[in-house]
Amino acid sequence: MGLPVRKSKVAAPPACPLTESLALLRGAWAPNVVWYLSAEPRRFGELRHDIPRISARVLSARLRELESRGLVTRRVLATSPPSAEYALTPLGRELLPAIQALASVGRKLIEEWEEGRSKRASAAARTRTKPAVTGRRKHPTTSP
Amino acid sequence: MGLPVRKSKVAAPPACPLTESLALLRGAWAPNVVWYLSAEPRRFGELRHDIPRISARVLSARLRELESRGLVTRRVLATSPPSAEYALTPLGRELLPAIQALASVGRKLIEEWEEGRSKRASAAARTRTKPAVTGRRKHPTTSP
DNA sequence: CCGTATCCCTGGAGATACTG
DNA sequence: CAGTATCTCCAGGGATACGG
Repeated sequence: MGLPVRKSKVAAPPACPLTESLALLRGAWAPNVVWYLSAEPRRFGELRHDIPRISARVLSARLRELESRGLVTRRVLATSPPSAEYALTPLGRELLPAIQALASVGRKLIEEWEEGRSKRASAAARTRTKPAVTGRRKHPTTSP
Repeated sequence: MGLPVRKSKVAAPPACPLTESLALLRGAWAPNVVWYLSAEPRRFGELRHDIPRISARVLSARLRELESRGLVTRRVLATSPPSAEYALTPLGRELLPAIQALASVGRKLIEEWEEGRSKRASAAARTRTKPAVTGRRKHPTTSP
C-alpha cells in the first residue's frame, strides 16, 4: 500500500481460451470440487468427505473463489443443525465437458499402465502414483 | 539437510483419474505448451513466441517436466545455429482431447462475455491477444 | 455442523543476466 | 539460438485450533 508502483500481477490478460478457462479453475482442487458438484448439490461436509485429502480451509477457499467467479452458488439452509448447500451454476456446468474429458483420459491412463505394469515390467519412464483404489465412494456418476 | 525429521509429505496418491491427469499437467503453463505442440513439433524459440508471457526459465522448466513425465520429447538438431525440437509423445497426445475441451469452453465463454459486453461499452482495453503467428507457420486449429 | 483464523512451508513463476 | 543461474515474490495448500 505504501508504494503506488506495483506490477499488475494478476492482470493476466487471458490471451487465449485455454488460459481463460484455466483461470476459472485455478487452484489444485477446483476441478475436483466442480466434479463432485456435477451430479447434485452437495454440502460442505459431504464435499470434505468426497475429497478426503482437502483441508477445510482450502475447501472453503475454493468454494468462495468458485462462487465469486459465478461457477457455484451457496445456499444456507436454516435447519436445526445449520447446513449449506453448494451447487453448480449454468456457467459452472459449462466446464463439465472439459473436466469430464480430463477425468476420462486420466481413467484411461490408469487402466493402461495398470495393464502394462503386469505385462511389461520395464518402462521406467515415470513412476508415479499407485492404483490406490478408493475403498468406496458414493457418487452417482463415475468417480473421478 | 540431513535432519532425521520426517515430514511424511506423501507424494499424494491420486485416488481419482481427474487428479491423475491434472498431475501430468501441473504448472500453469503446461496445458498451453501441450496445446502449442499439438499441431507439429516446435522449437524453443517458437514456443516462446507462441506463449509471449512465459519466461524462458519457466518454459524450460515446464518442458523438462513434461519430458520427464513422458508427454514430450526433445530432439537436438546439430545445425549451425543449434536448435531443439519438442514434440508430443503418444501419451502427450492423449491429453489433447481434454485440453481442446478446455479451450473450447474458454472460447465459448469469451464469446458470450464479449457479446454481453458490447451492450455496455466498446471493448478496447482487452485487445492485446495476438495469435502470435510470427509469419512462420500457423496452427491448423484455432489458437487457444 | 459449518466454517474462519493462525502459522508455516513449498514450489511455480517473473525478471535479469550470463554461457555453450 | 537454446538454455541455465540467481533472487525474489506470493498464492495455494496442509495442520491445527477455535468461533457461530
